[in-house]
This record gives sequence, C-alpha cells and structure tokens, in this order.
Amino acid sequence: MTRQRPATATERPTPRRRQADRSADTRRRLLDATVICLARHGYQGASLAVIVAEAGVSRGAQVHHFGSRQQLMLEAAEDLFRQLYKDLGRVLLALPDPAGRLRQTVTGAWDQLFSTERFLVYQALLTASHQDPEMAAALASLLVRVRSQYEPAVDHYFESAPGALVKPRTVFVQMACFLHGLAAQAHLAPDPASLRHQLEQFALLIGSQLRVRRNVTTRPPKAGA
Amino acid sequence: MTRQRPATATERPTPRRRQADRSADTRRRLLDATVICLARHGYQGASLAVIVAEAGVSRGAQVHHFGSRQQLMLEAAEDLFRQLYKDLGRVLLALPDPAGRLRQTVTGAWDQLFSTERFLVYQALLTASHQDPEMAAALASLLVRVRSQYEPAVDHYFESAPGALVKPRTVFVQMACFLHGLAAQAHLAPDPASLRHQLEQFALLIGSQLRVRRNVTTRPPKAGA
DNA sequence: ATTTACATACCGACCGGACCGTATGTTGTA
DNA sequence: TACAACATACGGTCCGGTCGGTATGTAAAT
Repeated sequence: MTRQRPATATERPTPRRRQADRSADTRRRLLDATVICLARHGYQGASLAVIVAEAGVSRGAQVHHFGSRQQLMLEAAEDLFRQLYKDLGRVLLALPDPAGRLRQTVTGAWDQLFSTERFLVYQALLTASHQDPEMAAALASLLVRVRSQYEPAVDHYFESAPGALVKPRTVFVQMACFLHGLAAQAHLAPDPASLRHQLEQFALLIGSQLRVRRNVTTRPPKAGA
Repeated sequence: MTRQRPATATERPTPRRRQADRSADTRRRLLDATVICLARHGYQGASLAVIVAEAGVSRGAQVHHFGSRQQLMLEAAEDLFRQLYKDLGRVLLALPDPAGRLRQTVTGAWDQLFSTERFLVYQALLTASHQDPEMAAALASLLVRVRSQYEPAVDHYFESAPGALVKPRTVFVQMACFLHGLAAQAHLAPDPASLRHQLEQFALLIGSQLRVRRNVTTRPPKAGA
C-alpha cells in the first residue's frame, strides 16, 4: 500500500522516517520511561514531568499519545505484564535437571521475577489500585492471564507427592504469595543471605507436597496469549 | 467537642492533668485519623488537610504536635505497631484446642491481622518507605520488635514434626510472607471463598513440618516491650 | 511530479488546584 | 502575666489538564 521511500545520502541527510515509526518510537520511549520512573519514584513520584524528561520527549508528545496520566499508567501496566510474560516463560522453560528442579524453580522465580525492578513497579501499581478501580480491574484481568499461562506448565512439570494433601497448582499459588510477601519486605531486611535461606527452606517445605515428573523433558504446552 | 471532664475528688497540688489531657487527646485524634486516612486514601492521598478534617482539629494543632507531615507519619507508624502488638497478642493467646490449633492460628492471623484495615496501612507505609529512608529504618526496627514478640510464642506452642526439614520459626516466617502476599492481592480477587480455601490449604502445607506441643496449656512467655 | 488538502506528531506556555511549611493571631490553662 | 494549645492566613511549589500553534508526513487532485 504505502511505497518505500529510499532516500540517498545526498538527498536526505537524515532518512525520513515514516509517521508510524516515529509514533511507535515515541510511545515506546514513554512507556519505558514510565516503568523506570515507577520503579524509581513510586506511583505518585512518577509525575508526568519526570517521565517525559526520562523519555526525552515533550509534554505535548505524552498528551498526544496517551491523553491523561491514568491512561499512560494503564498502558504501562499492560506493557509491564507483556514483559513479564517473557520472563515468566524463561523461568518455566529453563528446564533444569530434575533433581533440583523444584529448588531452581523457586530461586529462579525469585531472581527473574520477584527480586527485579519490575516487581517494584507491580507493587506500586498494586497499591495505587486501591484508590483506582480502573487500575484494579486492569491488574485483575492481567493477573488471570498470567495465571492461565503458568498453570499448564505446573501440571506439565510437577505431580503430587504420595500422600500429599495439597495439589500442585495450589502449592504454586502459595509460592507466589510467599515470594510476593518476601519481596515486599526485602528492602527492610539488612541481610541478603537470610533471603536465600528462606527461599531454600520454602523449596523444602513445598517439596513435601509435590515432586518432579520423571520423564518430562519436553517443553510445557503454550497457553494462547 | 465532646469533652466532658469530671473533676475527680482528688485534686492534687500538682493537678496539671487538664492541660496534659487536652494535649494527649489531640495527639490521639490526629494519630487515629492518620491511620484511618492512610487506610482510606493511601500514603499520598492522606494529605494533612484530610487528616485534620478527619481528626476534627486544625492545621495548627497538627503542626504544634507533630511539626512536619513526615513526623506525623513516623509516629503513626509507631502507633500502628503498638496496636498491632495487642492484636498479635490476642492471636497468640487465643489458645484454641490443640487439635485445630495450627489451622486456627493461620486463620486467626488472617482475620485479626492481615485482612484488617491495619494491614492496608502497613502496606501504604511500606511502599512509601521505598522513597523514604527514614520510614524504612523505622519500619525495620518495628518489625524486629514484632518478631521478637511472636517467636517465643512459636517455640512455646509448636515443635518440629518428626522428619521435618524446616524449623518452626522458619515456618512462621514463611507463613507471614504467605499471608502478606495473599493480602496484598486480595482486593483483586473477586472470590472471597477461594481465600479461605487457600488459608486452609496452607495450614495443611505447614502442618507437615510442625506439630502442636501436647501438654501446653499455659500462655507463652511474654517478651519485654 | 507538483500542488493541494488534510492528518498526524509534537511543542511549550498557561491555569486552576492541591499541597506543605511558616508565620501570625487567638484562646485557654497555670 | 506567661506559656502552652490551638486556629487562621499566606506563600511558594509542584502537578496535571488545556490549548493555540508549528512541523512533518500522507494521500488525493491536477
């Protein structure tokens, strides 16, 4: 439909970018900057002024692409979860050796997800959602999508231990809650080593309820996005 | 406005009660209002204007007693934990029948602590502490005091199950993290029944690691305040 | 291929409001 | 009177939304 416009160096010192490219680039800058500023300054601290400064664009660009601050935040949340899908997929697809798979799943989830900057952002949005029903609804729907992604993988990799009282899926929900609680207060603990210890102890705890499926070396089924 | 003061018959030669009472009352109103507003509007939303309105006092009273907003928040945090001591004590001293003691400890901690308004306040202060080192230090020191209160009670009531891999104290830290994580996202879950289910499942999970001490009917040792 | 008309992308100044801290005035207690 | 407790007014700052204006890209008409 739209014809390519190759510009020679003599004709165009700066190759003319198509509008769609400019637009996408600016949107990306703003979304990335928003996530960065949320992690750095929290929800209220991430004012439009500091966001556009971080993004290197003007206020006008922001209002053009996102209208209101809330809109920007909502789309940043969506973008955050999009990145989170990828990280979560990495953890689930890591496929470590069956012996320490459980322990490595716990520590992997911690290292790749809960100890990251992204969790700080999620936490900031989560607390903001207490005063913002729209944000709450957005996060809730994003959460169920995440859940539907990792639950098949859980069934794929793990099964109940003999005599177990809790189903693997439930155990993983408990793990998520545990990691969340741990991460939420991690910055208050002066001792990073005790965190590691807690992780390993928790792996032992849930190890009583589930075990790694023996002969699974294939990747888990991919949930539709 | 409702300030009736029946003069006691014992009028001391140093009856400076009146003045001190007024002062203490105003302080209390402000601290209570601060906690209420933190729960209702979050950290940023709890502006001095709405706090003094809730307390029914003037801006001047606030500045007289607490000076800055940060000071008020710090003292409110301390006051919050003082109330939390009492609630925590109630949970620990509930002394339910040994059969379901574990389950009731979990659900009790949820009902009395993590599902309450007070947890919301704690969460608000916790996120604020990311941008406020002074608040972080205050919360950290308050947390170790809480920890030192409940840990003796844990040793008093519970012991390791045979073949357990995780110590009771560690299990309780894990429980706190789990409950924290559960509470943090509770407002996004549309289903309150599944929360109850999660609690009971978690009680089963940690039940594999610890058991109730048989013949304990005395109260736990009281940690020094 | 120009020209023309329109749409998109972007800019920055301005405004009303909210906020906190301070400074000053007033009331009640000792 | 002297001082603590409390009330009110002011000032400077920051924030988010609005808005007029400009530049650039795109597509239709000529």
